[in-house]
Amino acid sequence: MSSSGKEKKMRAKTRPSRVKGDVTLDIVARVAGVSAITVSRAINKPEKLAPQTRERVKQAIAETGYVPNLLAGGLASRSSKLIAAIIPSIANLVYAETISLFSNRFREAGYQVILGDSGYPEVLEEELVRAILTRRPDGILLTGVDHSPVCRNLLLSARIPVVETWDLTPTPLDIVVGFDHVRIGREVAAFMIEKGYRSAGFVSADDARALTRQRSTQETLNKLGVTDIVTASVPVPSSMELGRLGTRQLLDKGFTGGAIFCSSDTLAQGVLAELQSRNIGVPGKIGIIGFGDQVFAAFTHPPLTTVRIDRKRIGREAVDALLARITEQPVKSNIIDVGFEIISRQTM
Amino acid sequence: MSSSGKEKKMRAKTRPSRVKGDVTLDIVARVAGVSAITVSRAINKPEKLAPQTRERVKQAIAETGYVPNLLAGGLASRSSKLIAAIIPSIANLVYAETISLFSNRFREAGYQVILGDSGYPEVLEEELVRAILTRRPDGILLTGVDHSPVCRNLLLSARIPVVETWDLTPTPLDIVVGFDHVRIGREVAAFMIEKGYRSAGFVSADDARALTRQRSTQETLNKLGVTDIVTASVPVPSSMELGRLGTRQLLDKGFTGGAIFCSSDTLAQGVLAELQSRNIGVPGKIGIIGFGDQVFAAFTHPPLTTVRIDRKRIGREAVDALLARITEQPVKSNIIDVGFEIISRQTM
DNA sequence: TCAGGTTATGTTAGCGCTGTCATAACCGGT
DNA sequence: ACCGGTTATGACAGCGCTAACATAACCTGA
Repeated sequence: MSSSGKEKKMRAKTRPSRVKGDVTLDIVARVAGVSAITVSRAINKPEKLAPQTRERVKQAIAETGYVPNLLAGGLASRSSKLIAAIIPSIANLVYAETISLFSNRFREAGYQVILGDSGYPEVLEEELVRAILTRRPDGILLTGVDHSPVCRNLLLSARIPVVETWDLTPTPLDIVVGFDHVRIGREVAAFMIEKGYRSAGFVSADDARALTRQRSTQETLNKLGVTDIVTASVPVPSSMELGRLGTRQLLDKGFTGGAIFCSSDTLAQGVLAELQSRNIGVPGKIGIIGFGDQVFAAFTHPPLTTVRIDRKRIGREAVDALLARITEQPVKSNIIDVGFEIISRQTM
Repeated sequence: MSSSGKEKKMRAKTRPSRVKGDVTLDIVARVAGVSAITVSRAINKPEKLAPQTRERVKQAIAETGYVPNLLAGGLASRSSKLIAAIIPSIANLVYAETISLFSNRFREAGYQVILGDSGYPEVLEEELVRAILTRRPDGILLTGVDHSPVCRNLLLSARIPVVETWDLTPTPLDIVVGFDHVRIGREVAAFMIEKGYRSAGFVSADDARALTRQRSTQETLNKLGVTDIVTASVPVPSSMELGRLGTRQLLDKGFTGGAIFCSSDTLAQGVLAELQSRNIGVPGKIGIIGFGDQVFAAFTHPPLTTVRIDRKRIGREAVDALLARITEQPVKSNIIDVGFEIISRQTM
């Protein structure tokens, strides 16, 4: 069958709207000989159409090269199919891995992820959140649990599911998926002692969570009688360069031996390079433990001892939780601890 | 002439639409005692309002906690203020750096960037492009210059500015910002010779552009009389692990000395680690040259000789070109070669 | 004084979709 | 024949904005 009832009742008001050659639903509908809503259904709920109709519409879509307009669709349906993710920095692989999984999973579920790169200072976060809410995302992922009051408010009144990640809190905005930085500090301290170190150094990025770990390690160390501690603080974002710089600071401050806890594997890699360039063998007098267990950690020379975080799991759990909220299914728990694990390789 | 819409069926149906507590323009307008369009202007073209009115509206906005809806705004204005960027992988720092600058600049210009991570195979690119066009971006950045015909078509009929990056072509879809992989190959070959190497190895990721560089280096080397060449190919994404693996392949294939050209600095870092773990000094019998001059390249031990690409410039030029197109200003050139530079450090 | 400009603000009509009915066509079972 | 229940499709009224024009208020100079 071909175009049967063509022009039934075209509206007489031909407005000059076809300035842009954009193909719209109406055009596809006309080509397929159905109504606009039927085309809409062919795309969004194909199971509601008769197979025959569905086919006809699909063909019309292909023929016309129709690309749906989700601005319009989102406006009408009050669902943008957009998920926002706010991370401190795109240029930090640690987050990239989580986000990569996060995006892919959401893509499979029919959502797109829009990334916001907040830089580390929280001030920006607020601005970013505001800008992003403008797109009416169906859900949002945040990094960290510290947000300005204005930011919290913004998020709350947006009435969308929120996942906070990379940290834990008893009072999440909605859902939190992370791990316990204080506990990490304690276990790292114990690990250092266990490995026989009696003095310690820290090379930490100026980042709230890194500092929490450092403080906790330090306190535990103190409790265990280790007080010979030297610290170096470097700005974000972490890099090998800053790792080397931090090492020099440590050395300048009189650090001669002990365990160095770095707030990221990248920093640790820099520490390693700096020590090697000074012919200081690792491990030995100096041991290094990184943080993150990034992809390269097992392949440095020597392989890096570090704290493994299951970053993919963070991504996975965040997706699941968000999706559950969006579809109004119950979430098992709104506080998800993905834990951590000290991976003992050769630098400590 | 106007006021033709006579049949205003406006029946006294009080719209129960305020189900969602969303603040809209109208509400702000009412609070400020102005019309909706005035609020719109206060946000988008404040210079068109009397300072006094502007203030009043701003206050009403703050009072009500209004967050504009860009789905609606974009639909009405046919401008989403969205820019799409498609890169092979978020989890690859090489691209992240360009994108980071790209996003930040666009943010300053009032745009948001939506990232698409295509994975390397082109098939996905098409799907991704389609999905992204659905959001009606005002511009799009692509990585590479090879696109399927369908994809090209999609892009072309979207009638939006397109920048292709990381490569050069005489026939860009619209604008291209990149560098010449063939020329890099030639210069790297010359550099190897100049450094005294008479045999070569390649550790290359299975990526079109990397392979182009390798081929060009190889051909040039051949022309210059160097035929003792061994190659190792590794999958994407590059990692230290694959660098080590590639090195082992090279060694297994009988590579005993010469210059190794790696398709990325990350790979080079792996090569370095593998050689160090075998106590093979670098440079010396074996030299290494990487690609990219990533942040860590200057800080490995020993510092890595590599090919520097001005990634930030790619980002900058891409933004400028896109912005020029969007505002319908002339672009200086639609083919922008950002060049490259061999950075001689200590591994070759 | 007034035509003619220049702001500052408002009115109207959509942008391209989808939610929500309404309608139509068909299905048995009685 | 009737009924109620499905299933498939359509009509219509917005979603929350902004472009484009209309209007009002206020200049300016001859």
